[in-house]
Amino acid sequence: MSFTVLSTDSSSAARRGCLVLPHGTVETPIFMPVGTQGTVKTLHPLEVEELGAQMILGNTYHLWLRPGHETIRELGGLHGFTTWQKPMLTDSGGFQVWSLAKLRKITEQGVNFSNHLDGSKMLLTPELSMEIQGALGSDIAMLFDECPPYPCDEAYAEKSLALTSRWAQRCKNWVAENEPRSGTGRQQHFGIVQGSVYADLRERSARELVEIGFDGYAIGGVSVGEPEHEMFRAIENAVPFLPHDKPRYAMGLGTPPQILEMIARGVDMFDCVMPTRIARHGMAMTLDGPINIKNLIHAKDPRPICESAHPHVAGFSRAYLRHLFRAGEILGLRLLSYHNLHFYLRLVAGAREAIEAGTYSDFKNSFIQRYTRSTSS
RNA sequence: GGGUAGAUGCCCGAGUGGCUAAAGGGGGCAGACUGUAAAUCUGCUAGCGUAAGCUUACGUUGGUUCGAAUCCAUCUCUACCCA
Repeated sequence: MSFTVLSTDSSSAARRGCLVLPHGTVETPIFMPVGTQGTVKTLHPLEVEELGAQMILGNTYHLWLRPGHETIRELGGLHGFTTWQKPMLTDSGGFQVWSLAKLRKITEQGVNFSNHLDGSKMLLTPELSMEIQGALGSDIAMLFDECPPYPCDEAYAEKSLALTSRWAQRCKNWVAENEPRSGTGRQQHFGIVQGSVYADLRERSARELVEIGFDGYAIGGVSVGEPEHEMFRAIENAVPFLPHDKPRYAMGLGTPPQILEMIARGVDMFDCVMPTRIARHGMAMTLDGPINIKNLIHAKDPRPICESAHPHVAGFSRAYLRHLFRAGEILGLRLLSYHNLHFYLRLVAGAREAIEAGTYSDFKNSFIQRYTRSTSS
């Protein structure tokens, strides 16, 4: 049993756990920075580690197209290739089926893509996704799913869910035959619950995946443009049907308050491009909510970005950070990426401590109250 | 002294009789971003007004015309060339 629930919160479904993986043990709840192309954009792997990241993501679709999974396999897998030595999770490419929708066609066999780099036609199947992820050697490989769009009618959601379940079984079969490794250990595999906004479909999807049996379960089909209350409902509709002793992963989420809300609903794992993407666009997270560092009001502001900023960033004034962005200097992108990841990772570390201390609800409520009250000035 | 080219909104620059408050950049001011086709994308950027609209605007002054950034004359300035 690689996942252990260490303690649970008395006033919510939040839980504190640890997950043993081939490249190390991670503490949950966990936030995983996204490194789609084998890099957390702008940051050195040692910086990502220094920030306290325990596990990062890579992406099957992108790495398959470039540089190619065989190349990465020859160069020591994703760990050897990138030098990141802690656990790594790879997404299956299922999400790209959704986000590159104009370029693809879904069939029972898999997904026909016209890839976004040179337009050439490619076929990604459940088996191929597993094979690629096996070559990448990630600690956790996600099953190849179909992520339906939002909105999505019930008939389509049902059809899509059924396809995802059939694909899940094919992934499972491939894994049983090929026994992919991560480093010296066994690669883990997580199923992905779909079902859009329909409670009965979420339940069915969860039950079908649990029936097949995986190392952990993700909730997908969220963060695809649905309103926030639908996102929470999707989580609430799936969690009760997932095993207590397996990790639960909400894919692609979320804002800081959303993450705390989902921890309270029993989710253990998160990933989101938000901290790094918006950082490159000039947004910085603060305890009083996000601020746009490019805005005029920071032009002469001598204060640090946030009172909780990492020492490597806290020495810079808001005025200087604004200057870096206006001047198009790379350091600005780096500093805010560093800062926002620090903010997220500290937030989730704080959640872990609060769960252990039995004060999670207070922790969550006071954070959210301040964060959403107003924009820092 | 003579000749040629030119002067457009914060900047660069297109426009050469009505569809022009004036293309396109840049700059500026905001907004968006949730399993990353994203150092990206969107909006606004003469003044007044919620708006219809009104008022100023394409170097100066005057003219032609129903109508001028666009045509004519004048002057001013700039660049280059010839003495």
